[in-house]
This record gives sequence, structure tokens and C-alpha cells, in this order.
Amino acid sequence: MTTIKEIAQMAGVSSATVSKVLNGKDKSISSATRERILRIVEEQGYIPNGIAKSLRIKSTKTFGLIIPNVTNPFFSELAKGIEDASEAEGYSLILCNTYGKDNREKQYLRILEEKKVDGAIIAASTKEDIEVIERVSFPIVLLDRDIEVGSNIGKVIVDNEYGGYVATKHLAQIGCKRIGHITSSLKDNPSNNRYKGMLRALEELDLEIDHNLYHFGKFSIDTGYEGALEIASKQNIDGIFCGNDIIAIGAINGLKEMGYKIPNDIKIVGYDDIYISKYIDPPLTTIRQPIYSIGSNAVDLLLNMITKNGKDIKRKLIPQLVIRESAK
Amino acid sequence: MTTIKEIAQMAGVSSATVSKVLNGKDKSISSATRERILRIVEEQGYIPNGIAKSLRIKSTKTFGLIIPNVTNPFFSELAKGIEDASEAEGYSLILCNTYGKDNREKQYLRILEEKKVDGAIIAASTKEDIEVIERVSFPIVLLDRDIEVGSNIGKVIVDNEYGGYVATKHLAQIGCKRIGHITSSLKDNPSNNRYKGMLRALEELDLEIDHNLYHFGKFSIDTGYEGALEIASKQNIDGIFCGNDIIAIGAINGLKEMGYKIPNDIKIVGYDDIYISKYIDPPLTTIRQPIYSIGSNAVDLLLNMITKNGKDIKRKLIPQLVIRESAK
DNA sequence: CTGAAAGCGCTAACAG
DNA sequence: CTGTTAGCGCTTTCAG
Repeated sequence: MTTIKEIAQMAGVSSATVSKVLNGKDKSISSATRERILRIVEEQGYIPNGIAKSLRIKSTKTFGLIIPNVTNPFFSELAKGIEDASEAEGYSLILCNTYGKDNREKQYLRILEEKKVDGAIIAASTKEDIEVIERVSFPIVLLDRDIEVGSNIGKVIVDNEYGGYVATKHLAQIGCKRIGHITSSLKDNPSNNRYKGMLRALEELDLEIDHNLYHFGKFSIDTGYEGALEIASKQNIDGIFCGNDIIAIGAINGLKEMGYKIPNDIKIVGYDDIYISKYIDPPLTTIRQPIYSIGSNAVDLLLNMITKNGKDIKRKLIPQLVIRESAK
Repeated sequence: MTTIKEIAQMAGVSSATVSKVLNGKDKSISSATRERILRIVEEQGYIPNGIAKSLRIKSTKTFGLIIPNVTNPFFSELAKGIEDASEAEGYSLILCNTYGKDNREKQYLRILEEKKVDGAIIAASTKEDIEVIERVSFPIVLLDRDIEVGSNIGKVIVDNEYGGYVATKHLAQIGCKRIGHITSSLKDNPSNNRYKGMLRALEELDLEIDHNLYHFGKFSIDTGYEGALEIASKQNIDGIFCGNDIIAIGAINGLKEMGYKIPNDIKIVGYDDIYISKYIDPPLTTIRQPIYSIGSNAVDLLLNMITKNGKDIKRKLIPQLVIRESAK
């Protein structure tokens, strides 16, 4: 492996000089030597050892990304947004899938500490492992987790309460009277807030709040399917607000199997506006999360926290109703 | 930041001793000192600096994963499989999205060299940038790219020719006479082989090969949609073999819009068997790729190449027909 | 304009 | 059973 020392020898200079040239700190290097060095670097195909550099400068130009599961379209789109934004700033991304298991989150945090990442972005864990997160030695940005935490932790949140409110109000406006709800556990922060938003809308509109119309499971197709069967078989409903699009897809499947027509018999609103939602049958009315923007805001906050040690530590984004066939 | 030296001081030993204990090379350390060290490590919440360690041992316990786009369900499932397998072996994963741009692949390779990853897994780029790949200093496993390369490059391939053959034969067996095909560019290795498999089946069955029935674009929903419109509007077809499930979803959308009934009028076979394929309407008949197995095989090969310097450098997997409503 | 020297935090002989 | 020493490849004063 070629080292900076070898390059220096070939150029007849010291490694300090090569280092300066390579890092653009070469205001005081004669252009003759600069050119000579650059030529040799080129010829030799020299690639600096980033590990040695990191050890010295105490920065790895790497972030960690902790999410439940890349396989979930919402998180894969998020990962993409974050990777893009990071890459644009010269940072790489270490991918960590927790599958919602608390101890995996802890393990990954430990690994990221050893790897000396410059920061991490964490999206969702059911359990509030805040003590662990607060002890970590690098800046962290939390996604969609609107809770009180130490001041060294950034937050990007999308107004889930508002999203739930808008979704429900839309269903009511197009004529629904008995609105069901299928979502993940209420221990899950985003679910909880969307649920609250729904309740607020219901109260405001003077619609009945019937807990038999609500089904709680996971953010999965299966939960959507099972929830739909359960609610629709026992109750008389004309609309369902689903906690995310994946659940909505499962619910639509279940309802179709039972012979219901969407949207004629039952109208469906999802949440997230993932990529496929406009391609399913019928195209899904949903609450669009500004996924890409969540990602870039998260990276931006992280950068702020790293460099400027800023106290601009929280961003709030607004979701948006997208009306398609499933509820119009 | 606590260092190994500080821990050593507190324990009244040398850092060498602490290092041995921490790395399980402590056969010759008295259990008294071992315990004392471990206790102090615990008390101090000491976390070793992995960068310093990596510099010394010349291994980062990190792999790179280069894919076109995590947002594509096939790749997100692949990423998950690879992350799982890597994590199980104590390796982290750096995620790299190329969006199919050749220069991004090159850039990422460069970054991974600087970051001194222990290996990388590369899934697909249209252009064969093999020269670049062959110059890289760490072991690489190529996915789904059955081309001749240097002996320091591993390969995991799924028999795409066979997959295309099986898909086409199935369509013929259930009565299709005029079979269309929508896929990405034939410069794309997997597409090309699936296409060849289709042609082989067609010849074998003595079915007409009409190039007006074939549409080439990208592995995207839009290509599926446009391809379906184009082929079905001008030609009389009764079946379409789609290069992947995403394309199939787009095609089904287009065909429905044109008033065709699936599978009654036109039968559809996809490729990949991504997560949602069984939930779309109608559920998709497709060629299932052993995605998870691709991931674990890739990691396994990489490990082989790293440790055993083995010449077991190629794995071939077989895809499998999954019959659902869209073509049965 | 350039170089010598120190040191980032760790591990691996080797010596005792 | 434990410590000394050297050094991984780089950057950064500081001196010249």
C-alpha cells in the first residue's frame, strides 16, 4: 500500500508538505512542488488512508442511520433522502436495522460509538430508550419522536396530530359517519398522535367515538388485513383511517375479499404517501409526509450541531392531504 | 474521552494488559487483574476507539454495499438480507446509492477505499466498469452480473436465463399465444438473460417471436405503464412477461385503464416476488428470487475471500415460479 | 516556502 | 503473569 511517506520520498519532500497539498492547505507551497506532488499522486494512484486521517483529526465523515427496517417503503425512502443529503456534504452512512427491538438499538449505538461516527439519525423505537441516547458521545437527531430530551439531541417532527385530524376531517367531509381506525400500537409515538388528531376531529364534528371501530397492531399489511376483517365484519362502517399506507393496502385487500367496493361502500385514507400508493387499486388517498425533506432537515440539523454547536435543534414539518380514488 | 491508557492507570497496569483482557487474549492474565480491569472498564463506561484499533489491526469490520436505489423494493430487501448477515458476523454496512450512474459507482468505490472497508458488495450497474472494480484493493462480490472478471472478484448470480424461460413457458402452458415483454434495457445483464430465456422458451414451443411485442425502458413503474399502453394498443396480445414486479405493477395499471381484465384478457407474469406482489390486484404471478439467500451468500463469499483467501468464488442460485391470480 | 517531531489510541512482539 | 517498546498513516504546530 502506498503511503503519504512514500509519495513524499518520490517527490523529494516531507510528508507534511504532501499532506498540505492534499488538503488544500497549500497557500504557502510553491506551485512547482505542488504540481510535482500532484503528478506523483496521480501516477501512483495514491489513496489516503482515511482511518489514519480520522484518528488524527477526530472525525470520520460518517453518520449512523438507525431505523426499524429498510424494507418498509417509508424508511427506505427516508434512508434515500438521508443518504443523498449526507453524501452531498461528504458524509457516508452506516445502515442499522433494529426491527423494533430495543436492545438492537442499544447495540448499534455502541457500535457507532466505537466506529466514532460524527453523528446519528434515529427513527423510531417503540420504547423510549432516552437514557441510553442521552449518554452517547456524538450528536443525535431523533425523527418523529416529540418528547422532551436533553439539549444535545435534535428533533425533526412531522405534525402527526394534525395529519390525523386532516385525514379524519376529509373522510367526514365526503360523507362518512362511522369512521374506523387501524394503526399500530398507541405506545408508538406517531401512531398515538395521529390517533389523537382523529379524536379531535371526531369531537369537533360531533361524530360518535366508538372504540369498537379501532384496531391496533403493527405497521404491517397483515395488521391492515386483519383489522379490516375484524372491524367490518362486526361493525357497520363507511370509512377507515389507516395509520399508514401499508396498513391501508392490507385493509383494502381484506375489504375487497369481503365483497366491499372501495370507495363506494367504504372509503379509505392512508398515511405516508409511499411510492406505490398511487398505483394500487384504487389509488390511495393519503396524508403525504415530506419524506425527502425530513431527511435533509435531519442532516442539516446534525451538521448544525456538529459545527456550529447551534441551539437550532428542532424542526417541525407539516404533512399534507393527497386526494385520490380511495376517498374522494 | 477515556482511553485505554487511563483505564490502565486506574487499574495500576499497563495498557497492553488492558488490551489483552479486552480482546480475550487473556489466557495468561491473572483473574484478579482481569476482574479489576473489567470492573473499572464497566464503571467508567469505557468504549474502545475503533478507529485506532482499525488503524493498528488493518481491519475496519465494515463492508460497503453499492446498489442503484434502496427505494426499489428488490434492493431494500437485498440490503436487509445483507445487513442481517453482516451484522451477525460483526460487520457494519455503509450504504451507497448510485442511481445507476456510473461515475457515482466509481466515486463510492473511492470513498470505500479511503474508509478502508474490508470488502464490498456491488449490485448492478448498467455499464461494465470492471476495470475500476478490478483495481480496488479490497475483495468484492458482484451480484447478478455473470461476466468474466479477475479472480479476486466473487459472484453471486441467480439464473436469469432460466427464470425468463420458466416465466414464458408458464404463460404458454396456460394458453397464451402472443406473449409480450416489457423490461429494462438489454444492456442490463439480468434483463438480457431473462430476455434470452424467454426467446429460448418461445422457440422451443414454436411460438412466434414478434419484436413489436417487446418494450425496453427502465426497471420502473412508468416503463411498465407505458410499455403496456404501447404494446396493447397496437398489438393483439394475451400475455406479458415483465422484467420485474415493479414493471408488472405499472403494466397492470395501464391495462386496467385500457379496459382489459387481468387475467382474463391478458395474463401477467412478473419477476422478483417483492413484498407487495401478493397484495396487488390481482395478486401477481412471478419468478421468485431468493433475495435473502442472495444476501447471505454474498456475505459468506466475502468472508471466504477475506479470511481463507478461498477460491470458492462463485455461487449460482435458482429462481422459482410462484403462481398467483394474474396468470394461472 | 519546507521539514522535524510529536502524537491521535490502539495492538503485538518481545523481554523479563 | 505483566510491561516496554515500536509503530499503524496521518496532520499539525513550530522552527528554520
